[in-house]
Amino acid sequence: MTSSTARYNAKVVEAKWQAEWSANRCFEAEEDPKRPKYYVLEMFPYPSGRIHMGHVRNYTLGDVIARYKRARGFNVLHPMGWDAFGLPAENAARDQKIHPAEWTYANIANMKAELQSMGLSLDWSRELATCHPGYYRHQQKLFVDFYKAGLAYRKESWVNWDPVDHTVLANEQVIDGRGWRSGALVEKRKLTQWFFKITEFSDDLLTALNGLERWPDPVRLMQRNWIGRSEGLRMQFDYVGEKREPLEIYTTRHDTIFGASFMALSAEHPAALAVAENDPKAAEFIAECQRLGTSEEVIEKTEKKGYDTGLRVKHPFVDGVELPVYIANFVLMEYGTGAIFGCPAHDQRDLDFARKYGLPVVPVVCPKGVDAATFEVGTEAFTDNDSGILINSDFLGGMSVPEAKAAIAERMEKRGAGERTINYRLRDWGISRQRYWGCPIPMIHCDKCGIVPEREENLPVQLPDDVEFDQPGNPLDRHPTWKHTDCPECGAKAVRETDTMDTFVDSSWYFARFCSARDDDPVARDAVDYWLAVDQYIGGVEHAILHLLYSRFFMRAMRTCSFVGLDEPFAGLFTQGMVCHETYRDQNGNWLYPEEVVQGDDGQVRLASTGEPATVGRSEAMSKSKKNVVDPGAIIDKYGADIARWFMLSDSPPERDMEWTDAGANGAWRYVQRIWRLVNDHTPNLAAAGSAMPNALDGTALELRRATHKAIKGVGDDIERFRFNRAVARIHEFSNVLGDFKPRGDGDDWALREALETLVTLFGPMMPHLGEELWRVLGHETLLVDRSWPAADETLTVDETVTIGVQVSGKMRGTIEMPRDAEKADAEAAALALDTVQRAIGGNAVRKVIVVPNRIVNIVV
RNA sequence: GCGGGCGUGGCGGAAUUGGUAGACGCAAGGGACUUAAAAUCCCUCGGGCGUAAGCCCGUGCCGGUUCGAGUCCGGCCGCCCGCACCA
Repeated sequence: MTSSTARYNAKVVEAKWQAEWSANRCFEAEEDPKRPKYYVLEMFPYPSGRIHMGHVRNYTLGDVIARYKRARGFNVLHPMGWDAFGLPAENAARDQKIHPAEWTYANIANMKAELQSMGLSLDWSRELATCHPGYYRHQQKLFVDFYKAGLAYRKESWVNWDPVDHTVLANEQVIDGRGWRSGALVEKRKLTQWFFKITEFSDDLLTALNGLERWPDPVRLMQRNWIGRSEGLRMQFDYVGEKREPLEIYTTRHDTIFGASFMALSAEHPAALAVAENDPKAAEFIAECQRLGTSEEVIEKTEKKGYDTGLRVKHPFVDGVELPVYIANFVLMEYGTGAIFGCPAHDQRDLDFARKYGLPVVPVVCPKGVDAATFEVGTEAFTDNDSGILINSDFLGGMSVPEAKAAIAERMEKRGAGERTINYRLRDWGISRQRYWGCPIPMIHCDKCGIVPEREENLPVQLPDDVEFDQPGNPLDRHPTWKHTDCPECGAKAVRETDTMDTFVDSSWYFARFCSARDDDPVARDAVDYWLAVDQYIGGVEHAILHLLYSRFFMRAMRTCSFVGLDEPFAGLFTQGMVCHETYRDQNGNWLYPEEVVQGDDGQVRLASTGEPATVGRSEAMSKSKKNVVDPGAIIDKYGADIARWFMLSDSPPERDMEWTDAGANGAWRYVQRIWRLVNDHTPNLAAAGSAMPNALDGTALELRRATHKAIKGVGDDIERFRFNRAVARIHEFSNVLGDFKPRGDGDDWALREALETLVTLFGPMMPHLGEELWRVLGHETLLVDRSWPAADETLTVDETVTIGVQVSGKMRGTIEMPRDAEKADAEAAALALDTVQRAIGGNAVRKVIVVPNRIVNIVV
């Protein structure tokens, strides 16, 4: 096909349609109870300054869904905002002497322009930034209400202290013993902190996961493990000869009580601290334990160590047996009661410990099929509690593990010295941060009244503008006047809380704020009732636990305080893969940017500047440190947004990591030009728009219509199932058919118009600018975004003839063409008539013939 | 250590969920057009044998179920991710 049509100019065309959509307010959503709603949300970005390819992928995926659902007749809400509080702004303030707000808002302006150049169908009228008083004011109101409802509280606790960032970190923010942002080794400190009572909902957060059917299973599993429910027993042990409160432990293996040979206390356990008061050696051991880090390497290498306190407790079921009480470095204060009983034969840690200190190792559960009389535990504990029979255990003898657990629990409960307990790994969410650039916690410390919430009419408690960042620590605390105020209760001089909230708080309810982004209350009830839950949430797996769990907690807390009427914020969740790129290094091992290298004809990669050879490394997630980043702005500038979007959707399934390549982007560009020529070249052959379908199309027209309607069905199904790469492939196939199409017979012009309009509509959600432009080329005055998704004619999506594979004894020997749903006997006869089949049978007797209609014929000899 | 996922051409990946393995794209090679290049168009493209028709092999490895296995089951190997002294 030759063409005189000028090349498609993405730059001019894209700006034009973006302006058009904006002028027509195409994407501004309004509640309309008469229409079904669809809330599409991508995780909002941190305004770092520039968008990266991960954003492009994220927002492209969301935009395809939003535009598709819109075409399907849904009232779509698709908003965007900024997760705008956080440490980088303070670092910038310190390094560049610029106020965090100024830095943040400049970044927002820049990134907004970049996002707008992508042609996303976003409702910008609902834009919000979490650092704006108009947002955090409402967050403070939520905090006060949570406080009044008992869901926010203050307590002294051991915290993870980041010595570089000078702030407290939640457990979730400590990765391998290091701060998630600074990477510094985390220390333990005791501080008074604000907490959200997420454990109030432990059980509900766990069980409700079962109802989240449109969440990926791995994410649900991660949350399940994070919440970490276990069923066990709290048991009390009486001390020997001491007038102390009994020692309470938590265990899930009470069936092994007859194998107990010691007790172990956490170094932070009150009983351990009590011993240390009169025992310098104990105090020294405790201090040693607290110096220990919590990183993986440390835990791995650290020997199980203990200190014998000299205390003894009585075995609850064996008179005269006394168990030594140790302080041990492997017992956690935060889990259970901070004390355990050790059964070395059936717990690896206990076994290591017992071997070190020469404590008895008595097996009490015998594996099935092993002789109980000779069963011994060597260096490996027997921990399988599904199989196994109790031995050496008095009244438990011969029981299974569950039976033994029940028996022990019953006796301990009857005695009043035990209680069946459900325990969770999940701990309350510590939200205090000693930072400036965060939402101030709206509480006031009064000498007379204690801790008092700021009055609602005084909200927001606004951040002061005049702050310095030249020394570590919290600028709010150092500020000369800010924290001094009057007590809302008694009016006396009082002091503000100077901690600000963890930025995860900001992102735990923004999706609700979007429903009524300009309302005077945190949320307008009718708006959230209409729009929530988010129908489709899209973002990276890195938020699989924290952000999503906190948001789920927030919905429950907001429900408790009557802000919303539902528990689960996100009905559907999709976690996308990362965008990767090859990595390059020079001969000294320094990372190189992609644009610093060139590939020669010999395949060798060299430095563009000096010609010095470079090495190509594996494809990895784009990161500044490895310099394998490609700037979306440059791509959009060179090729246009549609090409970036199209390539993002092609080839790789969205949940998997994808590799960005120049060749791939080029391929997308060529495809866009091809479509452009295709539509322009065919346009003169079209029937007039709006003309009625001629009767009884056949021949080439019918074939084209079949391709058209198969494409409609296939692409729609694929988009619904998030199989965008498959949808792209189908559009390619369809446009290949159109490229080969030569109008000849009656009605071809009509079928061609249908096909071209369909093509444009199908890729419209993916390449919206090209779509609008070609829609205009096809003679329409309307906007493509206002066009409904076409309906597939089911009678055209199935072929009249099918190609059926023919096997002889399971080996492919040929194919036959048959009418759809042909009789089995006909298919069998046609199969047997094939030369290749006869040769393969080779005179052997046919034992049976399996015919699966429209699929396969298998002749078994 | 515990939990989860993945393994298909040179590459990204398809495969109607047990029924013609390799759709679609990228890369590569050959050809046409051109003074030339770009662009475009046509052809080839899992491996082996064969002039050919065709035959054999092939979805990480070994085994099993089945008329039939990339898909299901068992056991290995390799890579990736999450959690981690949780009693």
